[in-house]
Amino acid sequence: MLSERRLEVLRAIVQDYVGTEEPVGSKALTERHNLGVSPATVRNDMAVLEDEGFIAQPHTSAGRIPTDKGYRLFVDRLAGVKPLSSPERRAIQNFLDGAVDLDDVVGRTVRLLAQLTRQVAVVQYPSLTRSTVRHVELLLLAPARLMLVLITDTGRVEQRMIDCPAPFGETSLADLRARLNSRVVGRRFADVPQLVQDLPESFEGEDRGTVSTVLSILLETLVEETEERLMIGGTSNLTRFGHDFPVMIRPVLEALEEQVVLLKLLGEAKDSGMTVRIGHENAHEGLNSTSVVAVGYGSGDEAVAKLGVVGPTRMDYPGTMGAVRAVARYVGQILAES
Amino acid sequence: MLSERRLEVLRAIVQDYVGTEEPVGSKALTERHNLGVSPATVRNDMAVLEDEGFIAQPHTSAGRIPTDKGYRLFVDRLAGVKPLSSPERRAIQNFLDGAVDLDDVVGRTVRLLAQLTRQVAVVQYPSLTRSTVRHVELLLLAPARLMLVLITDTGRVEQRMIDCPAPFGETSLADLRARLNSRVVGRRFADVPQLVQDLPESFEGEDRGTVSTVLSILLETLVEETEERLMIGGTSNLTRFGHDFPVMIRPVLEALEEQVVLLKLLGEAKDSGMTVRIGHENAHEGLNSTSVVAVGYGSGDEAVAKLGVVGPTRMDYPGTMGAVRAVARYVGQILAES
DNA sequence: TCCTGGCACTCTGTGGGTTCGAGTGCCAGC
DNA sequence: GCTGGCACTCGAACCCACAGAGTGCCAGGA
Repeated sequence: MLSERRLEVLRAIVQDYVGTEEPVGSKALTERHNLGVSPATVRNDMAVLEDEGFIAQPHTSAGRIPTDKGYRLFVDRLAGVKPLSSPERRAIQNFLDGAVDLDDVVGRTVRLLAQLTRQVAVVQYPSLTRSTVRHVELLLLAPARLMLVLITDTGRVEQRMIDCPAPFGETSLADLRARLNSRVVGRRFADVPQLVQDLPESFEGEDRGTVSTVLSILLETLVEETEERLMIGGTSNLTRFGHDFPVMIRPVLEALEEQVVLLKLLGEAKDSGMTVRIGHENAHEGLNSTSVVAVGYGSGDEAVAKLGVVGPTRMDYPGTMGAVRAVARYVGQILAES
Repeated sequence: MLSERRLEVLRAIVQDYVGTEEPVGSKALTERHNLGVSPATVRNDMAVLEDEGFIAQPHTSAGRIPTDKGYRLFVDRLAGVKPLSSPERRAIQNFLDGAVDLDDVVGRTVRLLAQLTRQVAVVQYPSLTRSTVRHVELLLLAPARLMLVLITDTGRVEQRMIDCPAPFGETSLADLRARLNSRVVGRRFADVPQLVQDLPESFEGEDRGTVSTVLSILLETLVEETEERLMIGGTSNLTRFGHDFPVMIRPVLEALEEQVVLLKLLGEAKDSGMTVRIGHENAHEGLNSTSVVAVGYGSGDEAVAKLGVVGPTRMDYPGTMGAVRAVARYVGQILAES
């Protein structure tokens, strides 16, 4: 077990290293933090912390830097979540309030988060399957060509083209539209499949095939992984990565471009509460020197999607966590209002 | 006027520099290209080219590199557009054909273009004002709350929330929806304002105010600059920028994050034909060491939007132009089909 | 048992000096 | 107008010495 003071030393190391980006030595530590002990004592503590794997030396006779394990301990036991100042809160609210539609909300959120944390921001669109149906629209574009439009309570809109096996009349269409909506409006998208299962049966002849086609397309859009969308921003903050950033930045940019990787990344985050993944805790190799701070957000209690930031493991965790949590909260509010 | 051989020397310099990323000297030039003259002669030609401002020396006693003016000449007079190989063409088509909706088309296009050119790709969504109306939908979400959904012939869908001044009945709504659609479907969005101008007059009492509100929101969504959307990708290709890339990359990333900057960038491109802006020809300072290759695309003859790539001035212009043109052509086809 | 001051040691980063080589400009000759 | 030759320039690479920061360890003291 680590003594209280050793934890204090670790905290000091993390704080200094995050601030200066340079390995921190025993002397500098005692000067900047009043630990009440001499550099020699701190050196001994550091030796122990290094043995335990919380800190490391880039090379002999250099200062120490925290390891992933050290940051882990810092986040779990030493750091709180730093709440935002009230001007910051007001700024967030004002900025988000100006959004005209969901794309705008997500876009503004990304920019906001990137700016607040000075890191790369990732915001997932509200998941379809976790939202409820506000409306399903069907439009006849040509005799055998339909457009399906899904609208969720969070303002998300998805559309799909449908080629029908046979021409479909305006009356049948109105009929289908009405039945479909009466069954699903206000229900959760996740429940839609079973709610519409038997719909084709109530149609006659060729129409039945068309209805089946429509429903199968509808169900396709709800398939996990396909239905997820996200937006990222603030990639220029990667240039703040550090001195050795040319090496680091490429794999990170590459990872960020792969929607799949990002979705998995956010998917690994807990549904409720904040998730912090540090360095090698991230499965993706390119992100081994980054940390991910993610949290779910939603209009109600339940999370409809996640958002977060990606930055160097050497980041200001309390501040980042504070910003992420605050933004998630406000986005939730905005969604609830719309 | 520059002699034929001097142009040939310039072409050789551009080609070699693009390939090697290193200043090219007179000896290396004569070795790799059979110009039929000695290094000394080439040196004289180079001196002339330098006097004219087409090439420059990073420092005395180094090789030459092309200036922006040199690239300009190269693009205008020395380089053709390199057509893609037919396997490449087939790959493009296959890849784009799999798209399920417009977002998907744009997303795939960005990825494709980034991959083909190994540069940053920028694709604008089809402009609303240059598209025609496929359908306008109005949904009653609450007694005094509407959702407006616009659908274009290119598959773009925009939605807006509308808070009505007074409750609006389902019958009035159906009426408005029908009248609105009968007037605008099949017409160009740009013409919509005058087509709906007098609509409020045909409604009575409180409904008239609501209809006005709806129309004003509708017109708002058509305002230039607001209605433009775009997607970018391939930013990790920036890491291929060169040795001094840490300095170059930040302003570029920053510029790429500003939608406004990008829209202006694409806006400056000619509507038809390919536009190449080299280095300082770009108004935005951060892009002074990049070139932009852009072209309009559309389902018919007319461009509904633009797409292009951003890369170092030292890029393979013929290849890039070939890829950009080919992709634009295929995207146009895809849009025409949908 | 734990802390402290002292000391020898080990690295890295930096600055100066040298060399090497690619590349140039210029000139005389063909 | 082209060419070979020649002197010159300047950056990159290398080496080396040195200062400085930091460490580990030890013996002495609370």
